[in-house]
Amino acid sequence: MQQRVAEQTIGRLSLYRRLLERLLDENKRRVFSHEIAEITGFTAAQVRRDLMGPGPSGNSRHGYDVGELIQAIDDYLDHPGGQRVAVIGIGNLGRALVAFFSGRRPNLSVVAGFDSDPQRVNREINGCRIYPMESLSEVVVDQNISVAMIAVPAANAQSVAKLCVEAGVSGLLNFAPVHLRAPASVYVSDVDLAMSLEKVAFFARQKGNNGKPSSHS
Amino acid sequence: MQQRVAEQTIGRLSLYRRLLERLLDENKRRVFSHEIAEITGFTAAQVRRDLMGPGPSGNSRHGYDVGELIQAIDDYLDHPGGQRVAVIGIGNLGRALVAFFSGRRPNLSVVAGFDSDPQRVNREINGCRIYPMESLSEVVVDQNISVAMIAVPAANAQSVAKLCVEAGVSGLLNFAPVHLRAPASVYVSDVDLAMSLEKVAFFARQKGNNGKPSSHS
DNA sequence: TGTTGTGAATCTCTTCACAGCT
DNA sequence: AGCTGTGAAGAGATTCACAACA
Repeated sequence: MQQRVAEQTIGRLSLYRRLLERLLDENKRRVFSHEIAEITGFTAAQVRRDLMGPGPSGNSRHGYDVGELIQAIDDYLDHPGGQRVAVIGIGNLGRALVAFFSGRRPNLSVVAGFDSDPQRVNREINGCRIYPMESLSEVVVDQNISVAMIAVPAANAQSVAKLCVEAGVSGLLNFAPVHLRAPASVYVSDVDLAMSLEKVAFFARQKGNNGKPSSHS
Repeated sequence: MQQRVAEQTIGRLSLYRRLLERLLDENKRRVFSHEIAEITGFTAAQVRRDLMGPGPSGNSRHGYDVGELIQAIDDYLDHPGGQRVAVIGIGNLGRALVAFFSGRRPNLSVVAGFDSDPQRVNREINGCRIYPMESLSEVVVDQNISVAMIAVPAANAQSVAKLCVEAGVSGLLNFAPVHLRAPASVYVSDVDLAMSLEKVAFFARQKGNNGKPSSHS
C-alpha cells in the first residue's frame, strides 16, 4: 500500500505515459517537464509534482530519460500480474469499447464481453469472446477479471453491477446514466456522457459569444 | 448575471436535473436535498450549495417542488434558443453517441454527423443525417452548430477540431486520446477512455484486497 | 545557464454549523 | 421538530518560488 494518492494525479500519469510511449516511437530519448506540459495541456510544475509518486528520475541537464520514465510509471500504475477487464453490454458503445481497448495495453486486457441478447453472444469481436449474461459470474471468476466496464441501459446497470461485485470485480467503469451503488471495497467511476455534453454546451455558451474576449497570457 | 461558475457544479446540476425528471415521471412532487444526495451519491450540503446558482426555491417544510426545481435548472443551464450539436466520426463510438443523444433533450439536439468514409455518408441514423467531411464548414454554419463531439482517430482529431473551430463551434467534447489545442474562446473537454480505465484499474487494485491468488478451480 | 524536486503560498472545492423559516 | 440557505472553516489540488544541481 502506498501513501495517499491524489485521484487526479493517477489520471494524468496515465496520459503522460501514453505521450511518452509516442515520443519513444518517434525516437525521442529525453524530455523536459515543460515539454510534457506543453503537449498535455498542464503546467510544468504540475507534471513534476505528479512524477514525485513514481519516484524522481530527472536529471537537471537533460530532463528525463523517456524510457526510464515510462518504466517508473509502469511500476507505479500497473499490477505486476496484469489485470483482466470485461465489457458488459455489447451494443454500439460496448462494441466501441471492445474495439478501442483490444491489444492496447498488455497489462490491462479486455478478455470477455457479455450481453443478454442471444444474437450477440458466442462470437468474437477483435479477438474478445462474447458470452451470455448468465455465465457472467462463472467467467469473471475463471478468468480472474477485476474490472468491468458497464455499457448496458440505465435500468439494468445497478443489477449488473451487483452481479459483477458479487463475482469479485473490484473496479467499475460505468457508462450508464445513473450513479452506481457499490460497497466501499469497490472503486466506481461514472462516465456520464449526457452530463459531459451538457457541461460542454454550457461553457461553450459562456465562452462563445457574449462572453468577454479573453486575454490569455 | 452569473458570477464565478464552479466547473463541477454545472456537471452535478445536469445530474440533478435528470434525476428530478425521473422523479417527476414517478409522480413525486416534492424532494429534499438529502434525498437528491442519497440517489446521486453526493452530500446534502453539496446539493444545496449547487442549487444556489439556479436560485433557491426550497421550502423548509416540504423541501423543493420538483417541477419548479427542474424549471430553475433549465433556466440556468440551457440556452434559450437551444444549441445544435454535431458528431464527427461515425465509427462504433460515433454511432453510439448519435443513438444515445437522439431525442434526449430538445434544447440540445444532435443534428448532423460527419465522416470521411464515403460508405458511411448520405444516410440517416436515428433521424440524424450523416454528411461527408468536406461539407463540415458549410453544414456547421447553415445549421448554427455550436458544439461538436469528436470521435475520429487520434491522428485526425486536431485537424478536425481546427475545422470545427474555424466554422464557428465554441465547444468541443473530444473522445480521441490526445489533448486538443484550441483558442481560449473555445471550451474543450477531453473524455479519455484509456485514461479512465487505467485509473479505475489502479484504484480497483488499491481497494479490493486483490492480490489473492484465485482459489484455483 | 537551465532544469529538477519540493516546501510554502494560493486557489478551489467541500463540509461544517447554525440562523431563520415553516 | 426538520429543513433550507449560507458564512466560515476545512480539505484538497495547483502554482509559486527557490535551493540544489549538472
